[in-house]
Amino acid sequence: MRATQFLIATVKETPTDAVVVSHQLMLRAGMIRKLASGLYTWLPLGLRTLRKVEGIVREEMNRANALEVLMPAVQPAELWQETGRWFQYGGELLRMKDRHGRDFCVGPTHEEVITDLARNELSSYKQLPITFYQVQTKFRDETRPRFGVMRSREFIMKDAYSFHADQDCLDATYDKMHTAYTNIFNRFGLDFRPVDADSGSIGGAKSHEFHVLAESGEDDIAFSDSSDFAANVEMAEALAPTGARPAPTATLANIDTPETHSIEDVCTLLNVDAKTVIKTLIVLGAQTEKQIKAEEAAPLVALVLRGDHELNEIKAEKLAQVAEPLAFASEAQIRDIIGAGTGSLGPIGLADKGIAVIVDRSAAHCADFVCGANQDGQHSTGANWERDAAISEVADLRNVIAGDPSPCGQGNIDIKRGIEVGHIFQLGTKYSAALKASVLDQNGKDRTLTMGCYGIGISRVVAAAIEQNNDDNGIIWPDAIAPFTLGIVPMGAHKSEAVREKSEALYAELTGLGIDVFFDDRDKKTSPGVKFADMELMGLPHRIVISDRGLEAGTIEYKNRREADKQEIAVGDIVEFLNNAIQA
RNA sequence: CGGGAUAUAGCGCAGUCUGGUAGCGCGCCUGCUUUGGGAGCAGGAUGUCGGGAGUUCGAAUCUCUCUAUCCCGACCA
Repeated sequence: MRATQFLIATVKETPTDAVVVSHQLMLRAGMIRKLASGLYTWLPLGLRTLRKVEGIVREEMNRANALEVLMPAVQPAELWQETGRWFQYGGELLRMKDRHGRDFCVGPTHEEVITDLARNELSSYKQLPITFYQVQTKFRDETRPRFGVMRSREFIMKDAYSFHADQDCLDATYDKMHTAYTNIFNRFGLDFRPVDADSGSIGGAKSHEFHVLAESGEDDIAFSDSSDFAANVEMAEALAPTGARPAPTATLANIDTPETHSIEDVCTLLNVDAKTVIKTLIVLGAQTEKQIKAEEAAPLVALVLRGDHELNEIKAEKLAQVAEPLAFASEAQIRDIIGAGTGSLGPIGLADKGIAVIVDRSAAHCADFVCGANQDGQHSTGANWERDAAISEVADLRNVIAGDPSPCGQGNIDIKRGIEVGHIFQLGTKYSAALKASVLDQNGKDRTLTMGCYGIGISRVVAAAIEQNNDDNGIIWPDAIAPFTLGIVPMGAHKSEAVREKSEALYAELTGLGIDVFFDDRDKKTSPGVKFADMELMGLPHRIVISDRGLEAGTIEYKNRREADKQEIAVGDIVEFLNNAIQA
């Protein structure tokens, strides 16, 4: 591509409404422009990278025997009503009516449509397993779109769906997709991790998220420092401390702690470590059907954690005694039953009031601890389990923190931020059962299809790649997804026939070799400094400079975007040199 | 949806308090010069001051209202 035939839309100043570096650089490099909140136009430069990301995804999906389809972005309400999601999906589902008054939505995902396709087209177990995928525009009406294309309302996603006669078959395809995803993110040249994830309300089935590691990520990922273990923090198990709980040595005493309502206040006032303080959270308990019918208030449940630990709401919600979704008891309810406010709660005596006391594994290991005294303005010191406070159950309730032993049994936990760019999970029969998608098995019997689903946020990958690869001068693309892999800058082309000829010849030759070359043929009014700055901002990974000075010495200058130093390459070797340097 | 802020040229901003008919830098156009790191000189174009209503002789500026956008939080198959 010649610069004079391209849209170079670089800008010097950082637009004020961009706060993360990928958003700033995508705007500054001229990759995207905002049309409205959460809606972006992809300019020629940005689209080139987007297409490269898509291309790699397509190649690997095809290699994994997935079949490409293209489903409509607009979907009829009837399908969503059949699965019940028309009513469950909140404001994120953009709904509309056509001219006949029929309800439609803009697809945020395509389980309904693909399952409808499957129930119509698949009739025999002999057709299974089969996987379909598409690269398509999705719309989710996010309450707060942000960070440019990282969390936009309209975005491009590769979504794939597999269909099986049984769980074993799904497991095999799931593993195949896991491998395909690993290949895809490796080919992108990004630092990523597959992590164990919460499979959500579907329950029981396997789920992995693929995260690109970057400080600006919105998820916390827990890693082992000495094995491959990686899990979303919401999923990572916090192991019980080893050894027996220390025996009590202190006597229980109540002390006045006026105006102390947080763990931090208590630690400051009593000059103790948060590890020796116990915090008590009161949530609503699960109700039996009988209780619901009798319209009885939900029982209260106490969740007890060490002062330096945080409640993991997903873990808590999974406990049988706890209401789902997790709901904290109101101050009034707590005061009514326990007789103290939230700043002074403790586990002592709660069991006698009929409140189940569920204690985190680490908190259960504490002895001689400090806790609220269940009287306003008072805390207890020297408290001990069993002797002073009953435990109903010990459970894993907390988020893991850095330094915890890894649940895999090897090494310790380290926590990093990640950007979720892929998610694979097993759907089971959730949609196929609702939409009655089945095939006949070997015995001629109807068998509901078992499904898997696999997504990659194509547009988000572009932003995530920039988050991970940039410097003060701009973007630094990995070769495989660079909009152009090589830039050519001719020096003084207007007055040097030799520079002009060599630049043109190399541009033609390198392009002919299949390299994506950006030839900056802008005239003398565009100074070399401007050309260098634009190429660096746009992130081209390789650059050569052709000058009279070099040609006279028989060399062409090469610079890698990631390296500080330039190299002089003999004119005769430059093509071979570049062929070796470029990793595409 | 709750809280906070902003809206003036393509971009970044000043002007608003104290009302007098709009300015700076970058970018853009023309000419000359310059040419290895975002050039210099000279000339030029560009605004419903987010929309509407009001106060006033007069509104970017004061009042009311609507809208859009951003930030924090809640939410996120």
